[in-house]
Amino acid sequence: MLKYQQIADEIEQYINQHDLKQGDKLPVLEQLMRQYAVSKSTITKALELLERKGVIFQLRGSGIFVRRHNRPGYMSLFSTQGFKRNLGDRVLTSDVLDLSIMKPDETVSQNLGISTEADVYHIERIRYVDGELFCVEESFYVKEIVPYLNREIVTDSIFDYIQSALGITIGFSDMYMQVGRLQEKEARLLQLNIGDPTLRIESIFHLSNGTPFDYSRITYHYEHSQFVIQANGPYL
Amino acid sequence: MLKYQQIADEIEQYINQHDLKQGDKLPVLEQLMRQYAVSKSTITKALELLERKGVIFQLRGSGIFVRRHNRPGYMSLFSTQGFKRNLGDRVLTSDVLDLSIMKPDETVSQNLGISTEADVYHIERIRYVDGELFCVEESFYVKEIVPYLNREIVTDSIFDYIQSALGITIGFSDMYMQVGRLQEKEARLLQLNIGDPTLRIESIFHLSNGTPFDYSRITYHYEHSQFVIQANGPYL
DNA sequence: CAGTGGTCTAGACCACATG
DNA sequence: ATGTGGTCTAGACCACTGT
Repeated sequence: MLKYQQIADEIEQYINQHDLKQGDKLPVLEQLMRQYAVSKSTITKALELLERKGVIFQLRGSGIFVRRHNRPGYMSLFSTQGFKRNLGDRVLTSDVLDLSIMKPDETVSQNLGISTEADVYHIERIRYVDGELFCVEESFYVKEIVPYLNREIVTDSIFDYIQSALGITIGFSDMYMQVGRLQEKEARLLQLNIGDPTLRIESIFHLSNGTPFDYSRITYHYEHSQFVIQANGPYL
Repeated sequence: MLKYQQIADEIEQYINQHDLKQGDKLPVLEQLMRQYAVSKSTITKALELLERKGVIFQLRGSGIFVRRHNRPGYMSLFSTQGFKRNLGDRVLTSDVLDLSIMKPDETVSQNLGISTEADVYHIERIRYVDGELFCVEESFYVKEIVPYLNREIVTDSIFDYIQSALGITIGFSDMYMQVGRLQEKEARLLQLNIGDPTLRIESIFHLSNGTPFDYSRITYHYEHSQFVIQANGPYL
């Protein structure tokens, strides 16, 4: 485990355990350096992670402070998007509707950057948060990269599996978001009505070397999906 | 101007000017160090910015590569959210419906962390992208922090004004997002029908010292609003 | 002006990807 | 095995906040 990650985790844990509030002051840099017996840059790097994650903010000339938004019930947009962070104490479960191998259509092959002759896994799931209908997801995995999947894996976390079992490292993703109306099939699965509003997110996930390996479309239940995004500074 | 920002900007410019594609390789670290005559960490910091911004990705043992998503017409979610980045070549304009000073109601005072007796500016705008109806925005600014606004400022960019004229530095924001149906007033302003789907985002903007100064609610025209979010690694 | 975080350097060593 | 990015250090100096 990297030092700066370790330290970041410990500081975050400390904040949670002591239930610190927005604006509470953390020890100054120099003390953190002594406390963890590392150099300044290592602490800086750890704090930078926490800053990106929305856990703290730093103010030059003043100190390091806790940042915490105050709306329970809002999930981080990214927590349900592969890169699972804190879904907190909420439980994510799935019903698998389909798991099969197929040839991709034009759209899918283009998004994955593969030929329409290559094999892909097709997965369709309904997902629940704390037992509540949350979204339907249709996803396509490049079989050459993810050679094997079964119902058990797919019911659980696919990403956990391909990272731990296959040793694949996920790099980054592009997410495309838009609002629209439910189609017949989606409405049925989400137990809503045709034409009801919905949020749709298409995502393309890439390996750390830039190769796309997963294209997925998520349709959210508009009553049970609200998200928080914590943004930073002008440059993001 | 900070060295690493300068370098980041130049590299980004280079990528755009040469119209590099996803996967194109950039010079290796050592060459960049020589080219810009700075230390390794400075280059690293510059590249880190670009990585966060979704412009490049780095692969240890291999190189630095261009990252570029391939869907024109999708705006970065953050470009319309105060922290303006590249709205690209698209033009953002506004009609001001209201600009007044008032006392905040319970919700607003709570989100801004002020008393219901404190003054706030109330602003209501319709916003257009390339002349197309984009969203309606209602926002509240703490008058003690932003003591003066006029119609001209508000028609243009409020954030530009308070940063350059008032010397205020903006720190971070919490955005709360959900999907719903249009109410009567929103529908009229967006020239849509009551009950049509919409994306709503509430944002709380904080100064760099953590004080909230702006609470705003945006209601998007669902047909003209589609966003891209470029996410990074497991820790984000 | 004292205290605090931010930038930048030079260099040692490590971990990974690729041929 | 080689080349490449990533981690970490120790230290100088800078820039901002708040008293």
